[in-house]
Amino acid sequence: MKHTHQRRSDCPINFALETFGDPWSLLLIRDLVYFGKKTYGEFLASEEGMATNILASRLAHLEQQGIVVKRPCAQDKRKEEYTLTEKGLDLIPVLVEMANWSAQYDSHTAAPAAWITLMQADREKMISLMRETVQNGGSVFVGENSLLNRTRQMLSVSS
Amino acid sequence: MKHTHQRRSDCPINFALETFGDPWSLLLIRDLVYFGKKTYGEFLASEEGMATNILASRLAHLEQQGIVVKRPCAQDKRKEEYTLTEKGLDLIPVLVEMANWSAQYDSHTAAPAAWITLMQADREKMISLMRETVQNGGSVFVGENSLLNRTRQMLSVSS
DNA sequence: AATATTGCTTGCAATTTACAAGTAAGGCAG
DNA sequence: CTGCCTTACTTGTAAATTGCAAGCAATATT
Repeated sequence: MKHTHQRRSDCPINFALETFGDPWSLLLIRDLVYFGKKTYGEFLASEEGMATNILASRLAHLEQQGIVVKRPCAQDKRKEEYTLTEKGLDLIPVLVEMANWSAQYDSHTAAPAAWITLMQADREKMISLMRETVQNGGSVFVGENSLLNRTRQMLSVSS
Repeated sequence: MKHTHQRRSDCPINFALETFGDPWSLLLIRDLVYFGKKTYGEFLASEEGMATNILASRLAHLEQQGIVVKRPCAQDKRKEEYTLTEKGLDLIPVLVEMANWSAQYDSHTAAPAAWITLMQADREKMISLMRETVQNGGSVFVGENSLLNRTRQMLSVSS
């Protein structure tokens, strides 16, 4: 954990890559946004199976960059809860564009068709709903009050 | 150059990361879009200074993924020209969101203020202009007919 | 009081990267 | 047409990073 590594350039693309551009960080942010994961153990259990030491170093890096904050969990003091800061929430549009691209080009994509439809219908609206949802402790796909469930209801009510 | 590497998951974020999520690929796409670079030597000369063997392996990977195509240069047959496919051009929105985020959070960002202003004014319009420009062999920042120059003219004429 | 869970750290082998030095094919100047 | 330069790579090797397995301290559970 040293990283006395001078930045390669001041290019904004390079800045983004140096901040969250390793092969794992965005998966953690995905877990936070789409799946409502918050603890070390939950991240570790993701289907991509990242190694525990890598997970620890990435979480530390993201925390140091001000993208996530770590807080001891109130209910169970063994646990730490990680949540996105404003700076982290502002990465949602990046995730969304990557997901859009993959949904278009990966024939085996796991992105739910209903969700893709919603995103195509009103990108701006959905991004602000995503942000609001995650900020309030919810997630896009997981849980009773997931954004996907709530927007599905909105659609069926309004139709 | 083996890569008999099974994919980690069908998650669209993971698909994107496995396709262009290494620390260098997006810098090459940036070079193609913003700086109009097309040859091996031009990529190699980028200020981030990537190693020649890494450059070769990334270009091969991007070509294999159908994001760039390689063609012998007509004027000088020693040269190869790399250009973006449709699939590659569709990554422009990803670049744009990353650049927006960095412009907001990196106090030393090299992103031109005029460009940031244009992007904030009309994201959709600018993305389609970027795409069109690159498809016609131009670039966003470099050259007489760079998109930045042309849009500046549009602004000054219309004001 | 004993056992399980949680969030890590440590050690080491395997992979990947960075740096330096080639090499082959196409231009180009005399 | 001959020697030299440029261009796009490849190859070898040392250094850094990653992946895997095991261990550990603090809290929770029984």
